[in-house]
Amino acid sequence: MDNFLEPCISGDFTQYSRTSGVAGVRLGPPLFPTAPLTPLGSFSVPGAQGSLTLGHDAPRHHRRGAPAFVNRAAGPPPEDPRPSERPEAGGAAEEDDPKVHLEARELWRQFHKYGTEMVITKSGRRMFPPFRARCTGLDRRARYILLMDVVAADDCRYKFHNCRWMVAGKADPEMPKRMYIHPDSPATGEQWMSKVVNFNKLKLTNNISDKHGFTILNSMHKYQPRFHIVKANDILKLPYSTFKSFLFSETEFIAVTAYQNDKITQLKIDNNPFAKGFRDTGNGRREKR
Amino acid sequence: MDNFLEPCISGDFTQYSRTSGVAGVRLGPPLFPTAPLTPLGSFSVPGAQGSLTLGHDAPRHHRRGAPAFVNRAAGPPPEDPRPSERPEAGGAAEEDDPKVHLEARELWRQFHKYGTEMVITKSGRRMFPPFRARCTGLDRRARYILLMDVVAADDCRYKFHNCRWMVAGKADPEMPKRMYIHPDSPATGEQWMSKVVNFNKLKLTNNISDKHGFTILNSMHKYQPRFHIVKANDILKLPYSTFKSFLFSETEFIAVTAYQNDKITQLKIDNNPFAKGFRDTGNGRREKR
DNA sequence: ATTCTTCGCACCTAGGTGATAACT
DNA sequence: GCAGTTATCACCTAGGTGCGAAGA
Repeated sequence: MDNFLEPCISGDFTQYSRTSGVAGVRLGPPLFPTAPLTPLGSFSVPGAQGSLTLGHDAPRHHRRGAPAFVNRAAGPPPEDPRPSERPEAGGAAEEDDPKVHLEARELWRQFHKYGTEMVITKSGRRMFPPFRARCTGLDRRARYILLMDVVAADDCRYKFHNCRWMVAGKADPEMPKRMYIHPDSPATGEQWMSKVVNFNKLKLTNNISDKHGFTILNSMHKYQPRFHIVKANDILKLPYSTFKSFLFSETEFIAVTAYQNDKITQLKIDNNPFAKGFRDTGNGRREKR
Repeated sequence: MDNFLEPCISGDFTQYSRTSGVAGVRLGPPLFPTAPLTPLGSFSVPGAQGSLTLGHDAPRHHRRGAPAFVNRAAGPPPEDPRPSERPEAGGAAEEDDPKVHLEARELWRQFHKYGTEMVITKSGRRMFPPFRARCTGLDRRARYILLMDVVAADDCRYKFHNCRWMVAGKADPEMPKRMYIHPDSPATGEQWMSKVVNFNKLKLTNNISDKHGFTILNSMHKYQPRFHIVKANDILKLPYSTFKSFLFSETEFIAVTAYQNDKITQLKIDNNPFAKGFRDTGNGRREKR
């Protein structure tokens, strides 16, 4: 594998996988002029997760009446893995060929058909539909960091004219890109695979001075969300680690400050629980307007 | 320092500090028969945080247009530390003598005066007042894990009789103790010191089968919250690390399933924003009752 | 005039309160 | 009856929606 992106279509999604290149060198464009996959280059540190795993599975289980650390996982703690003894180093290798399944794919497609729009505001706005994914093929014992970012899909500026999106010139300069690290990171493959990974708290903004860590986008530009799986037990190791990246073309969208296409507005109202007040049906006030 | 607790009164609070003992050995009671300070014994790993700190302060700062990882801190990212160059190993040692200041101490004292009660429910209940603390004296560059637990304050069962709390026998057996790890853990000393550390999401329950990781308590028993600072960059290192523990006697409380003392009820209503509906003053419905 | 952005708003979801009555 | 627990409720906080008028 060289230092550049290797796109490979894998049925469900487009996957890019590579090891970081040399620090500061711009890597080949994943989509367009924008950010490389990993923030800093350098050598990767593969399989660094083993040395930190305690031999006793201690922190998650009661042992001799000692306290347990249990609040890291939102749901019920994983079952006790002790019955199946840990293989020694050199034993059977654990699986590590991640696959990702996009949740609510059909809903994403309904939006995509009309051209998905996402509102961006100064105070930050969530995406709808929310980006949710189901992972398989992770090493159950290894620890992973899962992240998302949003990159330019092309170098155009758009306008909505005569009920159509049209190219309206060259893109404005891109904002510094930010990685949204899933708040459960780092966690074991077992933990990630046990539930849907939800990125709904990621927020989009057009405020170039944003101090919350939100993703800063240009209005009337087209974007592509990306999902990354990194085998690493510590955030600090991220820049030196291998990213496995997954792109779903149906999650592409145009950032707007106000919806342009009425069909998109209606899909949002019909499907986002927080917009229930605008529905025609039911108890909403919509009928009176 | 030996393996047992060394209580030392430090003006504001009672501090215990020790290194873990041998695995499985019950340590001297911090308050009563209950849990030792650290879950698993063994050798400690002091100062392990240095080797993981990247030389470039990379993950938090934009370098040559690379993306930054910024969503780990809720507030604004810390200022760029680059101007003050990092001292080489062997240079001036950073401060590491943590002090803790309990927030809303006066409110805690008002409750304590009447005998603080905390409701416990099957579905989990927060504490009020919330446990919040301000830390100083941390090594700004080192990484820490901050935690809380709640331990028995004595071995008595209580009853509320004639408007007084009275001992009503020997304590029931204690539930397995759980450590509540602050969700921002691990984070740098700089990050912890930059804001009040809020443990308001810790929940108390009387459900011995609880699967959420809440703190399980016995009703009509007296408890003491404890706050712990651990210099460690990874949750997995917790069992082998040194705990510095801080106890504030005014945060002691009795767990109840329904309030016993009307004075406590009124203090809760007057001060907890979520109970505003029960206040006599203002827009509340209380006047009509 | 046109296009795009901002702000306050009514209307929701989600969930934290003590009161109350029923239950054990 | 008594003492303690549970479930349900009205009433809040906190914050995510698109709307529509006003602003740039």
